[in-house]
Amino acid sequence: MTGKDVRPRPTLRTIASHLGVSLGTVSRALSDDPLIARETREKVRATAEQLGYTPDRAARSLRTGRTGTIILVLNPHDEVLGFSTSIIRGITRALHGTSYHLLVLPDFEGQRDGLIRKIVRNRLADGVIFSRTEPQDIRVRYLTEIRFPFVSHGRTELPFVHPFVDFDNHEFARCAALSLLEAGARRPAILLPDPRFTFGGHLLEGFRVATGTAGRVLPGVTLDTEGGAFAAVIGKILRGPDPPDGLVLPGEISGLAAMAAIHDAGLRPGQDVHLAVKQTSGVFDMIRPRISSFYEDLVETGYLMAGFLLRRIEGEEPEKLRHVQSVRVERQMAPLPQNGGPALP
Amino acid sequence: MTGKDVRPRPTLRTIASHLGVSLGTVSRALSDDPLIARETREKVRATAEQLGYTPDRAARSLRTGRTGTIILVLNPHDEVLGFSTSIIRGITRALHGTSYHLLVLPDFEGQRDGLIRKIVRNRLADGVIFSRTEPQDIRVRYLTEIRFPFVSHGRTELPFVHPFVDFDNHEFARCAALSLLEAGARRPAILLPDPRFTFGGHLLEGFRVATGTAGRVLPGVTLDTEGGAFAAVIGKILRGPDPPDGLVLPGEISGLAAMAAIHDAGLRPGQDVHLAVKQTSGVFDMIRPRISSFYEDLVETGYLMAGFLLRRIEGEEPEKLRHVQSVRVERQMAPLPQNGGPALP
DNA sequence: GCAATAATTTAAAACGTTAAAAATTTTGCA
DNA sequence: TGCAAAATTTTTAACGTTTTAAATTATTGC
Repeated sequence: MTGKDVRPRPTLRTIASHLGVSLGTVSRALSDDPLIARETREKVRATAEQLGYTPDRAARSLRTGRTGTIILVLNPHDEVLGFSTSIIRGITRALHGTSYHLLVLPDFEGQRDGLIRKIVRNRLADGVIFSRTEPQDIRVRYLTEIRFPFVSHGRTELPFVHPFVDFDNHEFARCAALSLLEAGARRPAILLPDPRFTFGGHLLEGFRVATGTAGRVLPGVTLDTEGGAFAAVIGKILRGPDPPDGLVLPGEISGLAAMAAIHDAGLRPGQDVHLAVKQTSGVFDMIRPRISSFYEDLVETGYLMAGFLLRRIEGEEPEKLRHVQSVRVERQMAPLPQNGGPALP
Repeated sequence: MTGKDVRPRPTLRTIASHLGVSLGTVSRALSDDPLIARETREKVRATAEQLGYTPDRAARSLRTGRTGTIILVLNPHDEVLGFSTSIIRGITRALHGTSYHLLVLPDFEGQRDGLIRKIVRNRLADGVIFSRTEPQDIRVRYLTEIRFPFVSHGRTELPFVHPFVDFDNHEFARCAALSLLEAGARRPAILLPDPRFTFGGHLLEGFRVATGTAGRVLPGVTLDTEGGAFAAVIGKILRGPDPPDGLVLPGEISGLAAMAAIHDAGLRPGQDVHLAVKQTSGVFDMIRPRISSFYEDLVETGYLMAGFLLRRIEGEEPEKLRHVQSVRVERQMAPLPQNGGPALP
């Protein structure tokens, strides 16, 4: 299974013997060490190029203890509609041109820090990216303590600074609620994630700011509720007493499911029940009737997170590796910022 | 950045000196080599466990030449709605319990075999999975020739057998077209991918079988046409002469975009223009009005492909590593088959 | 022209693993 | 008891890289 018997791939030794210099010289030359004469460096580089040399990752990794890999922890519940796809696209875009690779590791056990500890213990990567951050996130605490590079998607309430990228869910919920009120809604409600996640709090705050005491939380469902079940609950609520006449839905699945439920209850989405959703893919631009939607740019999220992580791996302090992404109303995505993105003021 | 100064992670040497045996013995014992006395094997295993030993991937990789990694080539144009997410989920599920990891590599250049050659040359993985297969796929040809393990998503027309998993697009197109005809469509049309992909041919054949000469192909658009642009073209076609009264749409984006275009043209989707779509995520269960939809189970796809790839890496011949997935009408996904799935008859 | 110093290169060790070959201990049997 | 064979263990080399210490060559000052 190893392939045809073509001549073996070139190593440092190949280059060395080609040029009649020592192996160490070649190694240094390729890393552009000024200890090596400029002329030699150029000759080595040329021969390496010509021979098609590429360093062996395993050997380098064994020697240096660094893997050249970053890990994205994949959550079993991450929203179906391309959550990870967009993030992955952003990450790979940020990694492009570097020598880093992206490893995708699903968290089957769902133990909060089991997988993280394994990554650290087995030195599976030089850094890790994860989501579904909690106010007292145990992973953040652990990784900070042992000083292992990471970037979390979402903030914590921990008493120290750590790298993160987060979406401005407070602002989203506020804007979304306002759009409902403007459209005439009197009894708006919001769908929240499982209360253990930090961003649920942000959503609720923003919603409350806009709606005051009129705002309510949809009972019996969370952002993770599967589409069909969610629609069923919404249907029941709509037929029940004092139904909401406006919904803030921070996810695509729930947005679609709600529209279906409203329709199936004999009501008109956007008229009898006003809707404001968060989308990451642009589906709602194609959904009729049109409802108000706000973008979270997950490609940018991935891009920023990977950029931050690389800088953290380089030793940069966490202070500058924080960013809150703002809400977008237009699909038009901002051009990806250079160099890991802007810092938090 | 390497972490707290905790005691260094255990290696084979640690275990060896703990037990007062040699390093080689430990290595063999851990691989359950019958050359080592059973008693010793057990003792070694116990101490390894107790010490929390895990083999160093870099060292093992350097020594054996195998990486313990498989690569999924990510295509820049893969459909937005969770194409890769589902496949990745399936792959990781198949990898669970093995010592293989999944590396995700985007094909930025889009050169047909550039990335593949790089993977092979740099020994980046033990096997590779890719999609968008063409009848004379150059990657399939190359990888087969040098005997590098791979599984393609989609078939070729090459004169040799190779591992693949494919969806039965012929059957999908046939069923979809029939459902349009049953609903009363007289001038059905189908959306096809870029003609260079094998599955476009399968779709067209199936469509033709059902529709005979009545069947037409939507001009000026492909499956890769971006949602907005696609909707615009459909709108124009619907307002033009002799518009189709039924559409077979082999993708979610195009399905949604078509519904929007039909709606915006003042027509009723599912009545004035009948629709039959292929979905992979279940969105269309939540879209109103309901249209007929058929499932392609991409989680299963990923699961099967990874299973096949592992078996191929183990040296199994390609004959048994082929599978055509059948169309599902219900969301209900089949329980994932064991051991890389059924073989082709 | 020669020591002292600077510039450049080389030799050697190490990272943790596997596997082939060699060495040792145990067992079976005359 | 002795000795060949079997069973078990150890020694050693190698994978390709980086980096420290040592060695060599070139340059300078006097």
